[in-house]
Formats: sequence, C-alpha cells, structure tokens
Amino acid sequence: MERYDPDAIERKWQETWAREGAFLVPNPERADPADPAPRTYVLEMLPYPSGDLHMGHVLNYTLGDVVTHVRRRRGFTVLRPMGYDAFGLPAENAAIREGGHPRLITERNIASIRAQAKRMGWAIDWGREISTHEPEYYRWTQWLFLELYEAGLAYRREAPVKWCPNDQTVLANEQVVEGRCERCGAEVEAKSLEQWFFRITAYADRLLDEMVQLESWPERVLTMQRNWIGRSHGCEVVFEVEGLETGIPVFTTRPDTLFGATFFVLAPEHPLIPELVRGTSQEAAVLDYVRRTAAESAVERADPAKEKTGVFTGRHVANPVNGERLPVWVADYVVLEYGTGAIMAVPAHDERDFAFATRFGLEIRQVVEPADGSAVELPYVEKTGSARSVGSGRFSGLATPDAIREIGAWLEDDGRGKAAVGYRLRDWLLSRQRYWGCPIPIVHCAACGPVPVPRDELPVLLPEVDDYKPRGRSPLAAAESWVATACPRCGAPARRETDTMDTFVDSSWYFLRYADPRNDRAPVAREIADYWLPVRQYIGGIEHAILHLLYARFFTKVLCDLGLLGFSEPFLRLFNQGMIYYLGAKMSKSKGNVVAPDSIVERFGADALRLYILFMGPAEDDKEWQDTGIEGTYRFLGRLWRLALEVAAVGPPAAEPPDGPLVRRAHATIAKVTDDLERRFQFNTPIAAVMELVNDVYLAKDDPAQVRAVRFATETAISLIQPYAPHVAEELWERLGNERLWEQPWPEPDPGLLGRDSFELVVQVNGKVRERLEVEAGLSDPELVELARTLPRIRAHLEGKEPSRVIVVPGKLVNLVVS
RNA sequence: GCCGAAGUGGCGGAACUGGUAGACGCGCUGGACUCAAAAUCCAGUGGGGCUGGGCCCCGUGCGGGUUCGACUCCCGCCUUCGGCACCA
Repeated sequence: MERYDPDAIERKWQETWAREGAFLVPNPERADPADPAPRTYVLEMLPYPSGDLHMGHVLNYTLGDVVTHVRRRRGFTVLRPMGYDAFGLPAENAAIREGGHPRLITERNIASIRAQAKRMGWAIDWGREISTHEPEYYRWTQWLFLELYEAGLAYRREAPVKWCPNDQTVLANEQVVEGRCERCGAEVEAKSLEQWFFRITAYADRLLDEMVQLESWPERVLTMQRNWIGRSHGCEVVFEVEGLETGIPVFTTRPDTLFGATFFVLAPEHPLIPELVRGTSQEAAVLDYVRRTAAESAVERADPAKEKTGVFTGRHVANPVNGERLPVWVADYVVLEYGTGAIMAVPAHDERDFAFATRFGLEIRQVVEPADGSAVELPYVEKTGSARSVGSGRFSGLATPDAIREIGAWLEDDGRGKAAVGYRLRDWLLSRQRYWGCPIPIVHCAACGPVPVPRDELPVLLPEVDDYKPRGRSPLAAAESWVATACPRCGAPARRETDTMDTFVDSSWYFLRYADPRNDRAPVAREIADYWLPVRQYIGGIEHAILHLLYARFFTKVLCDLGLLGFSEPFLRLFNQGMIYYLGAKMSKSKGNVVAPDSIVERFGADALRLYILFMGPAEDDKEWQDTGIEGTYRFLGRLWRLALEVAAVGPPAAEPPDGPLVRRAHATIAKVTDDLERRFQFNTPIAAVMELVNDVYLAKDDPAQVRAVRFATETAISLIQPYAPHVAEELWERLGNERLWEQPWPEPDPGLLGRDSFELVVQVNGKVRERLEVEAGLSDPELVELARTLPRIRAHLEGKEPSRVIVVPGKLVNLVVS
C-alpha cells in the first residue's frame, strides 16, 4: 500500500489553495455594517518577526486555524489576516552587532517567517498582509499620532521617567518589571527628561467601566488590568503650611483617620520643597537627602523591605480637622506621581507610616478600634464595618465606612477638602531614543513651539544613518540634513523631532488596518471597520495582558470618540494560550532547549505538528513538549491514511443509508467534537474523540456486513479532523471520491441516531459499584431497580435486607441504600 | 504581604450539570506477521491483597465536613506557578 508521505501531500494542497485563492476574503462592494450576512473576525496577536517561527506561534495560529475552518464550514465568512510587528530593538541591535540595515534584517526575517507560516498550511488571507515598518503603514501611525495630538491626548512634558541604561532609551511604566527593563532585564534608572506621552489616564474610567462590553475575556486578564489602573476613591484634603501663604493637598482614602495624623510627608521630588526649606537650618540636610534619593536606583528605592529613610524639614502644617501642628518630613517612601506627592501620615493605621514613625520616634495615636472595643496591635488597618472611630471628636463611635463618608462630607462642606479619585495608571510614555521605529511627526520651531507635520506631507520617512548605536539620544539626531527643516507654520528654520515611537503604538491599531489594508486616504474606512470589527475572537499570549491589550483598548476608544470608528472595544473575546516548555524550561535560544517547528515539519509534516500542538493538553495551560508525543499523532495520521485507502479500494458506497452501532458512534463523535469546539472552546478532546472513532472502525473494517458503516465512519473521521490536519484530510477525502472538503458544510449529527440501543447500567450498593451490566434502552425506573435487585452479587451485598432508599439516574445507574 | 490559577497512574492528560476515576496518546509487557528487524495489527497495563479465573480493600496534594454518592460542593491547611507590591 502507498505510504503516507506528508511532504508531497501538504505541498500539493498548499499550492491548490494558493492557486484558487481559497482563503482570500475580499471586502464587499459596499460595506454595510448592518448587512446580516454571517461573518466573523478571527485574529492572533501580531508576531514580532524574529526570524523563525517558534512553538508558541504554532500553537497560536493553529488554534485560530481550527476556529477559522469550523466557522467557515458553518457558513461564516471569516476574516483571518496576518502581518508583522516589524519595528523594534532586536533588529536594530543585530544591525549594531553584525552590521547591515535594520530594515534589511527585518525583511529577511519576515520572508523567512512567512515561508514557514505558509508551510504550516494556515487558512490565512495573505492578500491583507501588512508590516508596521512599511511607510504605507507607518504613515497612518503618524496620522493617528497627530489625531491624538490635536485632541490634546498626546503631549510633551518634562517628567521623572524610567531609563534603561542598556537599551539607552526611556521606557513606559508598563515596560518596567520589578524595577527592571522588561526587554533586557537591566535595572532601570530614574531620570527627569522631556518626553512625549499619551494621556491614557483620561480614559482610566472607561477602560474600567467598559469592560462590561467584553463577551469573554479571561478573568485574570481583567483583574490584572483593573489592578494596573488601580482606581481608588477618596478625597483630597488641604493642609496649610505654617508661616507660608500656601496649602498642600494630600490624597487619602481614609479621611476617618485624620484625627490620628501625627506628621506629614512630601515626596523628595515635590516641587514645594526648595521654597519650604529656603533659608532654614534644615535646608542643607533636606537638599542633600533629595540629591541622594535621586541617585538611588528605582529597584533600591522601591524595595519595601528596606529600612525607611527621611529628613525633617523644620516646617509644620496644620491638621484641618483640629488645627494641630504636624511636622513636615521628606521621605522617599512617598512617590510624586501618585496622588499629590504628599501624604498625611497616620502611623496607627498604616503599615508604612508606622514603620517610619517607629524608626524616627514620632507619635502614634490610635483613632480606629475594633467595633467590639477589644484591644489590637498597631498598626490596625481594618476599614470595614467591624471597625469604628475613637478619639475623633464628634465622629467617635461611627463605624469606619460611615466615618469615612461623614468626615469626607464635613470637609467638603467647609471647603477644606473634596472628593477625589486616585489612579495607579500613569500616562503612556511613547517616545524612544532609538532608530528602528516610527518617527514622531512633529517639528520644533523656536517661535511656534512643537508643530505637527501637515497630513499631506506624511509619512515622515525614517532617515538613513550610518550609526544606529544609541548614545542617550536618538540616532536620528545624527541625520543633520533630515533634522534641519522649515517650520510648517511660519517657515523659519526648525528641527524635526528625533525620537521614535514605542512599538506598542504600531500594534495599537493594526487590527483595524487589516479590514482595509490598502486604503491610501485613511487608516481604515469607517464603514469597512464597522463591517468587520470588533474582532470576535482574539488569541495570544498572557504576556500582553496589560501592555498591548490596554493600549489597543485605549486607541480604539479614542478613535471611536473622534468619530473614526463605531465601536469602542476592539476584541470581544480573548483567549490566552499557555506556554510550551521543553526539558522543564521555557524554550529559549540561550538555554538551547528549542524544538524548531521547521525540523518537526520536515520529519513528520505540518499536519502531525498541528495535531500534536493541540493534542498536548488544554490550549490555555502551560505544557511540556514531548518528543515521543509528536510520533503518536504522526502514527495516528498514518493509521487514518491506511484505513481510508482500504475503504477507497472497496469502492463507492451503496445508495441506502447505513445504520448500526458504528454509525451511531460516528454521530455521537460529531456531536462531541462540535460541542467541544464551538461551545467549550476545547481543542484536545475532539482529537481523542476522533481517535476513538478510528479505533472502532478498525475493529469493524473487515466485517462484510459493515462496509457501508465503515465508509460512513471513515468519512466522518476525516471531515472532523480537517480543521486540525487539513492537508491529509483533503487528500483522503479526494481519494474517497469526494472533493473540496474545505468548502463542505460541517457535519451535523442525526438526532435519530444519537441515542443508544443499550447502555451499561451501573449498580451500586451504598454508593459503591458492585455490578455493571448491559441493558436495553427504554426500560422504566422500576424495571431497572427490579433488574438490579435480582442480580446475585447485588443480593449478596444486600444481605437479605430491604433497601431503605433507591436512587435511579436514568441511562446511568441504580443505587440501593441499606442502613 | 495582597490578588489569581493549578495540584489526578511511570509521563502528557480525560471525567462538561455531584453519578462507572484514569478516556485518548506516550511509555512498558505479551502475541500475530517476518528468515530476522523495522513498520503494522491485536491484547494487557493505578496500587495492594486473596484466589477454582473471579472477588475484596485502598486510591484524584493534606485534614475535616455535606451527601445515597465528591476529582467535582463547603471549611481549614500544604505545595507550585503567575500577577501586583511603599499607590496613601
């Protein structure tokens, strides 16, 4: 018999699909978002073209592919595009290390990854391919930047920023993990620099509140985003500075503890400090402390285990609730960027204030106690109704939630405070001092300030430079003839912005461009975006839980507000696939534990790899690659291959419809596979179900009475495995005398053949299985019980006693209970 | 410290709504085919015990509980992984 040769089969069908444009999805003549034609948008996260496909990609795209095939065969038009997140540091670093232009390195990598993706046989509309580094794409990234700029959502300011000394660029907050650069792991440094920001904080509430529009996102991703945004409700209270005509506001969520405030702390970067200490005896000590803090690394400073440091300013403020004098300190445990950069310190009810007070011998005054009056160890941070105020004037005795509300209202009435909301989220720092990114389309003019490049002059092309090495400023700055330009507003000599954009800007809108990838008048035509989007099913790794997903949601909301889109959430359903480990660790080149998809495809074919990557376990779980596992799925395809060829050799089926247990098994398999894929979003168990069906067919295939049933079951197995292994499925389908499986309707189970003729009845005594027997379907409950009771072994276990209770689960079991 | 997820055979995992724990695959064992091997096909495979061939006991991280019945629900722990962490 002819051997299963995946390489030849897979190439044959890949060429067929390409020739026929089988997976191209043109836009309708006139896109009407109200058009009821069933359509859907399946999208995997944009890959960074590192050169080779890795197993994470294989899992990601094969998942999307199964969804795509099933949806297509259920009558949907499926938008399923592909592209590349092509700007970014790895290509630039390679250029520095090995020479060559980042663009050439990137484009070589894209060519390689594209070829590997095509060899996997994914049903992608290659006609919509985009790459973020192409001028035709980044022109619109710049255009969108200008939209945000003109809407007041992109701005430039001097601010404390996180600087990566290794990559020589600033980083967004989201790109700093435990004080280290998320990309390279270097400890970040604190600097104060003039940088570009997106005002994502203006959307903090909507990023939280519009989560209700999401159909299905993993709860942990929503939780991570909620924590990252970190909204907390409280109030702002002003403390007057003694001897100066000024007040300092603080943000607090615990106004009920105001009576327990015993000191006051400013962040070292607080702008009022120089004025506070000018000419005082503490001036030198305070300024020295501020300098020392500035020299500290972010990691050192952020370590909560570190002993607290600080210095007294010599100044006092007045507590607005009782006029008490509170000493003002400067300490680095207060950060400038949160709240107002100043706090009232209540050591009895805050761990950090408590540690500080203990260290410096400051007063600790309890103003909250358990509602039952029992004694507690300080700090006591309880803030539910099980706590109450004490020693707080007329508020004493109030339950804490009431005290928070009452004291807040009282301050607001007196004009000494107001309700306020604090967010952990900071504005998105988007400028980077690196070459290989999208230029920021701004010109700096001495007279006019920052001026947008006119829309019709976009794109601002990346200039050619010889040296990509970062030196604390963008390599673009060295392209003098590019930098020098005329002010678009007044015509005077001016200089171009030399920073480039964070690559997360590029990927914050790419899913829109796919809908209308060749549009040269707009990033996307609104009616076309509204026709296809939002994305119905988004698939990608958990590493983007905050970064990309938060930024993309922000962009979509902004563009919706600007009238460019008719929806404000980009991804209705999100699925996070797990990571693939090998030899106990995440696959990585540096650890040398990479299994290259390439070499697997060469040995076993794309179909076996596609099947194995999903058979390994639940798609959302992390799991371990096993070399013998891929052999198992390869063997299964060989088994299916031999079966189908045998069936084909027997000849075409007789006309009359088949029946019998095997046919019923096939219908049950259809129902199981369909339910797993469509309702449960579970991809490993359908494969097991088809394997079971094939095992059953093997046991029946030599029985002349079952020729028709064998053929039906074999065709069913092929049809059901097609989304996973489309090439071999197509080949076998053809050899069985059929055609174009990829366009065949997804099989439907026949309800009349779903029920079984008989089932295995489990008989329990006191909940323990004592007997199983095959019984015909359709017996009544009393009949089943009677049957069970007469079994010899059951009678032995009953020991002549009468059951005190009888439980019957129809179609499954009988449980006889004796006391 | 706070928040979240997960612990099932030698291994990856299945068991969907509280109803046969271990489907399917890997590995291993035996058999068929073969001069032989590979490939393939068939059968067996959680642990322990008794044994006239079948039966009994134990078993889903640990300890309790609810229930006729618990991998599944409740309470309390342990371990692993992930996120956040001076955010006032």
